[in-house]
Amino acid sequence: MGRRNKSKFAILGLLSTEPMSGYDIKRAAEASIGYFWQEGYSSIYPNLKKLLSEGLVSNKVEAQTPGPDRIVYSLTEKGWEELKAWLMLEPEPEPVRNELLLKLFFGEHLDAKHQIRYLEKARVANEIRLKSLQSIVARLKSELPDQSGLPYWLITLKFGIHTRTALDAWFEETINDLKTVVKGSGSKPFTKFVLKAADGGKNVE
Amino acid sequence: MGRRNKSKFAILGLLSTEPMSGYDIKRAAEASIGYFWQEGYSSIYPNLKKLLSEGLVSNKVEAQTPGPDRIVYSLTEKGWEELKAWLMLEPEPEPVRNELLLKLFFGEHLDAKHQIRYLEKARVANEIRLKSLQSIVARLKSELPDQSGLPYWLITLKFGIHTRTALDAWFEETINDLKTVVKGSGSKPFTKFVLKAADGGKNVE
DNA sequence: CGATTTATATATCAAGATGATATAGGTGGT
DNA sequence: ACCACCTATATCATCTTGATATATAAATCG
Repeated sequence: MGRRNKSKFAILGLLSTEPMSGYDIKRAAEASIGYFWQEGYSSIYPNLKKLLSEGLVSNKVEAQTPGPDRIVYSLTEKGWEELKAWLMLEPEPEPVRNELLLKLFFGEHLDAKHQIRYLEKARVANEIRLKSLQSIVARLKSELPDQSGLPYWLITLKFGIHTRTALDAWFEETINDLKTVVKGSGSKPFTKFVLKAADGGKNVE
Repeated sequence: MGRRNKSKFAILGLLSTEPMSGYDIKRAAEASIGYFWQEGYSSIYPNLKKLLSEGLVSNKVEAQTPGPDRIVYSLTEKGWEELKAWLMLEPEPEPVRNELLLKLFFGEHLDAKHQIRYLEKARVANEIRLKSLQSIVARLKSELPDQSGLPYWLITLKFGIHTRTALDAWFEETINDLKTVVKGSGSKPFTKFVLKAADGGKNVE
């Protein structure tokens, strides 16, 4: 089997804040959980139908005076139960894939110019995100000081601020390192080194 | 279309270090790039066949005196070119999905006991990884000081050390926060707040 | 006023990624 | 003989996702 459908619960979670259409869900996801969770239309619309058939959401068509019809979904009682039950399940660590690191790992076959360009571009994107997170924290605290969800929103925002600040330091350090790389003459692969390590090839989880 | 096949290049990269079987590739991936890139058998074996049909790798069967036959794959000249061409393509930012953060974001519907348990478990795993990275750095520097790949291996290891150190601070801060959460009385959703922001709903980046 | 662009809104597809599972030979212990 | 474990290859069903299609209506522009 594949893995369990987590998009389903992200959508349930977003609908728990207020009734929304698929289009709304996409925009709300980008604006709220977008820093650590992405959902596209291709997962939202099929999942809304699935959730409907499972009785976890209900829908009704809203005709708009300006613009096309909207199909607005709301959590049912059963949907709330499902959401709360999911919250009580131990979260699994998500697999990470970082193409930048993969390219740097095989960096002996790529010139420093390319490497530094990749890093500088990623660094700028990281700084923009970091500033955005910081400004959202400031605005939340001043504009929505008394909302029951605030402590939890701040926790996830701080996660981004902590890790992205550390990332920025790594970018600076790494760019400097790459400007003065002196290559060794050996050609032993890293893989063999680690596999033959003291733990007998087994790595710590 | 889906996205371009990146497993293919991870496998090419690993094979560039030395000829390996599918089983070797899995173990080598875990031991070397496993901290930022995962490959399972379900992607390795089909991709090896694909790479073979594309002429990017060659293979030969090795009978083992103890144990079953091995199919050992090597990079061809064409495979080397493909790998180097890929290294020169700008890496795309990978989408991040963090189930722990998703559950904390909707944390007002979950008791603090569960939340703290999740965080403490994740923190322990993070600390183990961090220590493992630090010891690998130390061992690499002392045991393989003159390898041409060393600067690049260290770069990726330092990435993990930087971000996981920051993560550890966030865990401590967050666990302390959750022990003294005072919930507000309001119930405005975060989503609406951000969507109505000055940038008109568009987020940076 | 007609043309193009932009925003709203729903939907589907092909390709890629992945946890689970199947199969099988060999080794070592009890 | 049986069980547990390691090596080794392979496939499936499900989930995930970038790209694309379709349609309405508002906004921009020459």
